[in-house]
Amino acid sequence: MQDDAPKKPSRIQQRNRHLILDAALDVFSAHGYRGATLDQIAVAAGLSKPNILYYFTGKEDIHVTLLSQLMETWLDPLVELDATGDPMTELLDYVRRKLDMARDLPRESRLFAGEILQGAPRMHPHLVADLKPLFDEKCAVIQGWIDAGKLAQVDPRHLIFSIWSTTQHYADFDAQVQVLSDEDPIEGARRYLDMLFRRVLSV
Amino acid sequence: MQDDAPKKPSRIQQRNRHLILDAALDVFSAHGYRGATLDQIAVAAGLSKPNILYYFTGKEDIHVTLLSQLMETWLDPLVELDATGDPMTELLDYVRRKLDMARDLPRESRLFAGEILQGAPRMHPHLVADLKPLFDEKCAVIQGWIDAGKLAQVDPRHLIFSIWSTTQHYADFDAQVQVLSDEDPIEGARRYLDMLFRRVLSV
DNA sequence: TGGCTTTTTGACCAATTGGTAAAGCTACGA
DNA sequence: TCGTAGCTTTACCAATTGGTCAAAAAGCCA
Repeated sequence: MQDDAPKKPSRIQQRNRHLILDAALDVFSAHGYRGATLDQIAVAAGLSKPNILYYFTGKEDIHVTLLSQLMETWLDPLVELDATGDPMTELLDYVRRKLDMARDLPRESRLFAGEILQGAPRMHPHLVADLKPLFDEKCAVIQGWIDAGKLAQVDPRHLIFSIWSTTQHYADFDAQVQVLSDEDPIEGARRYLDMLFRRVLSV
Repeated sequence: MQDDAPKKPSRIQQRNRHLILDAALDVFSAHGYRGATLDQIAVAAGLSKPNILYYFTGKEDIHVTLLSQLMETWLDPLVELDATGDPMTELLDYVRRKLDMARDLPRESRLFAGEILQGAPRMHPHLVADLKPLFDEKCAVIQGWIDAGKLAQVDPRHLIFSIWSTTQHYADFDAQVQVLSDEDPIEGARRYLDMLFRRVLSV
């Protein structure tokens, strides 16, 4: 009956799907969904356009796949926020991890930013289903720390917003940061943000 | 000889150019440069496509005009930062003005963000010519305040980056903020950011 | 090697899109 | 009111783009 057995993907399938997704990440993050073309992705992947469409049902399929995969990576640092750890250490480590991601995964950051910027047309369900519960959970953890007198009284939601915005800024607005910075911005950012959130969170 | 006299625009010209730019702001900020079409802009403006092209030489012309106009509005709050004023008051007022802009001019914020996100292909010259000098000047002002012992020791550049990112976040990432917020986010943001930068800047 | 499946390609298509040309309409001063 | 400059529209391109299809090529295994 149910013979829709997944039939594990061949080595070629794995390789080519990966090639395509990596190329698509380049192109989508650089030009946005509408600005990216299948031809660009095909060239970047070193495959022909019809071949791309052999592995994905269409442009949107590639984009959605990319966003789904990204979601996991993206939320990971927040998942690691440990309710049983030392509050200040946990939060400052979270800031550091997010800044590391902005430095190491700028394409992913910009892909995400572009999607949200345009109203999250393809990611909205993911936000509600995955991000919201995690966000609420971690807000409760932070609120617990505050109630226990271990952190200054801040609104956990806006605290997290400010962590996201200040760190992702260095990836998403890189073109601007580059114009305005002399030296390596990330190193300065690490020191500055560490100081900033230490001051904000100290009781 | 030089009869390239500007020949002041007629009432119709003024009205239609304004209609077009307003419609284009809607469309460009919602879909990005490549995602926006002249047809969309024409419909939004209530004019025919060829008529749009009577007032602007092309799609890019509209976009560039929009960005140029935006630049002035965008830098205005920073221009108002007064070196002779009280440092803490001046900076907290700057934060408030930026947050007001995120609330009142979200389309402009997103247009700007989209352009930077894609590497500022059309705005890079403006950034170097207009933003950079102003940025450097105001950084020097802030550094002066710090040297005078009136503010905490912070890197002025990263301070400004953090003001930009935290405030613009509420416009650019509105789709995400909406999913994660119960009440009006801006009011909470005002209180939070006021507290945040007060703590960061206090000696 | 031979035969079957998986992968790849070249040729092609319909829709969209930025843009043009020229005719037609409208407002407004003489 | 009439002519002309300014404005608008209809009809039309050429290029791009997402996507299809059937045939060819390449793997793979007995």
